[in-house]
Amino acid sequence: MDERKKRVLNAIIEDYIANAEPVGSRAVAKKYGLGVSPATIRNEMSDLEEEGYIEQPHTSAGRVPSDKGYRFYVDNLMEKARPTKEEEKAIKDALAGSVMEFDEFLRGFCNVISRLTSYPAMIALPEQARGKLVKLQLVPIHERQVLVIMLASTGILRHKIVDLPFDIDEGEMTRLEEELNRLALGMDMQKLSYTFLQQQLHELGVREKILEQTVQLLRKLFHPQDGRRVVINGATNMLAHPEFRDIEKLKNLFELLETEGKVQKLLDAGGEENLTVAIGEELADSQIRDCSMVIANYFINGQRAGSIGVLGPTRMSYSHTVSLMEFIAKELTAVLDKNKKEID
Amino acid sequence: MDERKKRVLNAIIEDYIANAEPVGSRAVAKKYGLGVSPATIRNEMSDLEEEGYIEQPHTSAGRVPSDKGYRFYVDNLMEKARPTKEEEKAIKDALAGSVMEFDEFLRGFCNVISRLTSYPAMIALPEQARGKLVKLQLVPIHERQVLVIMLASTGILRHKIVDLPFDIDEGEMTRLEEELNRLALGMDMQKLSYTFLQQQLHELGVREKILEQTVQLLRKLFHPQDGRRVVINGATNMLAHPEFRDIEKLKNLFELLETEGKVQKLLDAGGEENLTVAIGEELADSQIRDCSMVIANYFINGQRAGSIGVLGPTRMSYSHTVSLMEFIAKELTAVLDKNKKEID
DNA sequence: AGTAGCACTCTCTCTTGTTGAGTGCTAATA
DNA sequence: TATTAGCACTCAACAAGAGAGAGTGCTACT
Repeated sequence: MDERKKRVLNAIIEDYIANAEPVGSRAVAKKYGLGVSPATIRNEMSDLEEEGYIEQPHTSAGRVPSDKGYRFYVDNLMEKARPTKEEEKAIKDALAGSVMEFDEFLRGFCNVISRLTSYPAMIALPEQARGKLVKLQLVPIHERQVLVIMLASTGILRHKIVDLPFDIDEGEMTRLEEELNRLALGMDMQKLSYTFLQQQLHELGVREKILEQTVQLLRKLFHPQDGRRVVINGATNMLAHPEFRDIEKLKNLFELLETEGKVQKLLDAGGEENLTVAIGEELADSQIRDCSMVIANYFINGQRAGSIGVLGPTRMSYSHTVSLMEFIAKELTAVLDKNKKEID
Repeated sequence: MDERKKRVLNAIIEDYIANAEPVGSRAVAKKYGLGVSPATIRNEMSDLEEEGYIEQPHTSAGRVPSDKGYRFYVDNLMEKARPTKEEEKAIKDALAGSVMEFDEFLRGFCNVISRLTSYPAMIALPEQARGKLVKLQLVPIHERQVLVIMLASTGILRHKIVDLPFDIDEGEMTRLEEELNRLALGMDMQKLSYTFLQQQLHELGVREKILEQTVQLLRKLFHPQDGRRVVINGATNMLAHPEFRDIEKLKNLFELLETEGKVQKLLDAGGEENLTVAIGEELADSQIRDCSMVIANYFINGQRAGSIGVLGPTRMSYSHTVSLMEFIAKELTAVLDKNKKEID
């Protein structure tokens, strides 16, 4: 694509992002000093339309970028901005507190992201704990209930109340705790599966009763998480955009955001990349139309732990959002690393 | 108000609740077999309007209930329904699991309520823990961090990570735990304030260093909760109602629902009553128009612990909602009591 | 007191006309 | 050959006007 055509496409997209209205040849020629007349622009636009980068809502309207157009813009035209000092400060402040109670922390962080981007933000929590097990403690709560606390070398704390299928007294509980610690301390959290530990216990030939009890406890503990694995914030932001004047569209969108599985799927589109932009049709869900997402992964121990995404209209401010999200994911990853070093 | 007038008012309100359209004299006469002609109904309606129970959007439209009309309906006309077997089952099922991790539990429960009522549901979490302290345990996490776990006689578990302003070794931690337990075990959770405990510590003349440390820990522990004190679910339900076709109204509503303090205030309107209906103007917030709330309190130890509310258009289905909410609050209170007895 | 009849009011919908933004094409120009 | 000016054409958006229909209030009758 020749230089001038690129500039025309760029002008159309940026104008449309700013004003949400079809862009005419006149406006492009006037506002984006290309030094040529509207007629010339019209010819370029005609070509661009033929190639599928822009579309015409109806004959006598201006042009609107297509998904393909946005894709080209994001890949080739968009200038990467940097977050402002204020934005950087807001992000760093949000990360300054304790991130030990990770899920709880991310819930608040999600809010910060949605405010900064002014789009709905969503975070997929890590599927599994990362790092090595540093501490495992059992706190008896009640006859058949025990609070299991696990601290990982990442500095992230997990706890869960486990209903025991057997009575246990304090002495036995201590034994159980010792046994578990001997077994699992220092182990990679991701390998701490039920089946693995069960096998280990057998090999170690632990005393019969404790063995049985431990196995039962572990079975409960590593049962797939029931809690919400994704947090969302700021859906209201979507109301500000004219493309969501339509209640039906809005309803689709909000219903999607309330369906955990679908949000999870959207975020999964981020793959293993640091940062991904999914535009329109590229989104995993056809329930929402005219939307795009910017998805960034965050890492623990160099491994992808979860992802952060913001959803906007396809007409979203890619440049601003991408720069923010890059920074956010980078900072979050950095904080998690720092946390880890402190624990080690 | 004479019998027939009541029946007319009742007919208007129920029809309007069902169809969201102004109700004419003809419709009332036809559908709600009063045995009189539309002309007679018109006279009654004219009176009702004069007395402020109904309004006319414009001259040639039917009538619409006013806030005063709804109020009269809720207080005098509405037939109290009973939840269906299915509804009761759904509620009981939702309450069957563990309610130990109370905040987490309520988050899920809120979802159930919004689904059953098909209105947005909100729950105010207890401001303070209730009942007596049954167990207090300190789990060292990291040099200067400790996980404080408190189990109340209500069966509700609270935990918090506290950043200590001093280093502490394992031995000291155990001492601190013992000291705290000696002091606070069996105490009323509500009296466990920082200042109270500080005083007690002085009187007991606890060893100097432990005293200081304990006080510092307590100060952190009883610092006003920072977490979210209210959970909301099902805002999307509001999109189904024609009164929220208007985006501006919707925006107001959603912004309100995202502002924790305002939601808290709305729920506070429940006072000490078991169940309250707040209609239109009676709501604590003028940001939302044409809305009503049904608010029920739930109790621990016979004391109001928190409240559950659902928000709907003033045109909401009061009868259904009230019966559901009564049942929900009753069942929740019952479960909390049962929980408590098990612990005692 | 209740009812039938009727004129009146007002929204809603459909139609029509007008405006203006924007296009595509053609012919002139650099 | 690339660019531009000019012009006819298209189409959405808006406004004004005409019915239609629902519903009322009033009056006179039962």
